[in-house]
Amino acid sequence: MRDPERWATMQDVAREAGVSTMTVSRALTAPDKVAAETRERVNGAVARLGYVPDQSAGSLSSRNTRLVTALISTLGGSVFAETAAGLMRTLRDANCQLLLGATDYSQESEEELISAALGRRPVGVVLTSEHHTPDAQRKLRRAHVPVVEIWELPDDPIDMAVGFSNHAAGWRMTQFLHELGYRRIATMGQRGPADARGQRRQQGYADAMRALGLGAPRIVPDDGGCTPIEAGARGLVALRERWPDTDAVFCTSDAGALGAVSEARRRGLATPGDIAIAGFGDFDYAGPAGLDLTTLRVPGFRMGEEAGRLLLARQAGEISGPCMVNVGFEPVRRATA
Amino acid sequence: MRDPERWATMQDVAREAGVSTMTVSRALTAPDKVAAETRERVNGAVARLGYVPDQSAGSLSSRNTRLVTALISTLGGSVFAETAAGLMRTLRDANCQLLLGATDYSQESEEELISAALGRRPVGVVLTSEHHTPDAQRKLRRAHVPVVEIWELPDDPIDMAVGFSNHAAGWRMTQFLHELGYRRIATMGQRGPADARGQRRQQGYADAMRALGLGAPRIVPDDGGCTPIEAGARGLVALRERWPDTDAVFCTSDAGALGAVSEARRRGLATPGDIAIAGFGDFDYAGPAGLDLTTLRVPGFRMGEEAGRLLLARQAGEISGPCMVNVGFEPVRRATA
DNA sequence: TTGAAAGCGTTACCAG
DNA sequence: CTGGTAACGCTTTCAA
Repeated sequence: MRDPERWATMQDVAREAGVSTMTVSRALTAPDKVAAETRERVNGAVARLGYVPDQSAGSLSSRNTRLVTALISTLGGSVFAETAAGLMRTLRDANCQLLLGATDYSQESEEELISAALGRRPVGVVLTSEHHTPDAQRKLRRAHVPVVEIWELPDDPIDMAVGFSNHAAGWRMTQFLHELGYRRIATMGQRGPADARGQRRQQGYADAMRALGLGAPRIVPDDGGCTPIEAGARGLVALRERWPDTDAVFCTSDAGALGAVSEARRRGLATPGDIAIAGFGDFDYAGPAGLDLTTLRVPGFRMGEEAGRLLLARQAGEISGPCMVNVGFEPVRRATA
Repeated sequence: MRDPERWATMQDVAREAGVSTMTVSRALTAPDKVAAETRERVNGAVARLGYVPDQSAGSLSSRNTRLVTALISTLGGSVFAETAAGLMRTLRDANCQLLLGATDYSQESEEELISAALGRRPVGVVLTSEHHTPDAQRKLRRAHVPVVEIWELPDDPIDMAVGFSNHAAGWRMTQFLHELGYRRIATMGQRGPADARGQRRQQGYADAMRALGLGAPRIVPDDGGCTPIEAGARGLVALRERWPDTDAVFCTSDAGALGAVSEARRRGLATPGDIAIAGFGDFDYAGPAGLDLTTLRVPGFRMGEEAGRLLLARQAGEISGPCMVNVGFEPVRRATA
């Protein structure tokens, strides 16, 4: 009898089943390449010993880790939760596991995490941040690891991408509000490193305003240094002071819209009526049973699924060149605009 | 020159630096055990070759994977996002990485994921679900892997636990509402597998009602089959029909409270006034700039940090026996009650 | 302070 | 269908 503190090895199973380790290995990874009777013996031994194959050894030998790394900015704010869930879904079906890291919007953190991640020799890397240090890019390219950037379609992608155009999204929402009859439209939302994409959406807004002949863009400045929800609440106040006649505001995130809607209520303003409010993302709390927020829906779960699919396809050699998937977006009209 | 498609190995670095692999290994993991000049040569070679040590090989040899597995029910609903963030924080400082798996509230899934996880020989496992199949428990115990269960203090923990008493939480909120002057208090929230802990909070509520002499508990039944937010919205309607004189309701999650508050607004009910609403969790949208929800705050981030700390401490041999950490909770009075 | 040899537990490859 | 042998890339252990 072996030391029960130690894990059973394939060697142990082989002995117990009276076969070689190769037969055990095959019985587990390619059962049909083994005689039925042998397979049974092996399975019995596996069960009796509580054997669980060591993936470190397997990976080392087969050069396949079945590991995917996802580096996200933050898990908070509901933004990437869906995406991570979609990714896990796809990976699980392929017997892969997910290594997760949070960069907290810091490029330095990202670079460190990338190094750490590459040490695991992952099958692929999923990146949500959009700006990477030159070193980070070099490391990734040098590693010849499939990379998928998500939540944006970069001009100069590292490898593959699954997302949508944030500029087009801002444009679309502005157009949508215009179609609903609003004319004095403003925008607000967090800026800075925490939401460079929000800025791109605001740029889309600004360009749409000009294209639609709606006058100068009304971009509420962001004080910074607070949560997106607070930014939304304060933004509404600032907006009413600066451009009191505004009839609709596009918040670059649902979190910001939540802050704005809440602040409007506190001030007794009707939404719409006194001011219409639209968000971005269609996070769970934005639904009809909750905030009932007019917003631009983005398929978070699908982006995760799709990113996983691309990674696996590339590993299987089914994709070779660069590859971009545009998942689009869709305005959803609800009660606030 | 080597095939540039292949990763540089420690062997390559050793050759390049004119030393043995052992010296490279030491230069990287224990720099002070190597002469300064040698170290420089090694670092130079590492940089030139873009060498990244292979952790599969390292783990296999050193029997330390620096991997921690967390199995959560779902990433959605903001519930575990903070906890996962806290866990990552602690692990990162210890040079560990996080493997994440979602069980989707299925015990079978959990069992599969546990097996998959054990194959990586993680340093520890963090579990958020509270019920495990007997097989799952057996596997974990047999693996002699440190386990931390979080978000509850189980009667019969597998190993360690970091959490709070959900029963006490329900009791506390009921008492808190009583202190605020409410007398006809009800509760509502999702039930079933998706929130067995919510049921425990409701039990705490019911026991507190009796203890405080507030009459029979008013537990709004849950239709099931919908999101927690919808459940909250529908629950409010059901509540007003069944017990119209109710003056306060304790929702077993902030998501439910969001649905209830939203539904109340739609119906023109004042909160409080017509009905006070309290939630549970203090998720981001519950803050003063957002819903401004009266709720019971639970330290999600800290639970993650603490769980990581326990795992690392046990691995370092600093903890031996069972170990429970009660992180408590705290009522937060805001605008809705 | 450095190095040689012997694994760690698995799978690839080739024979039988 | 089964088995032997040689890696995989690193760290442990022991000597020098």
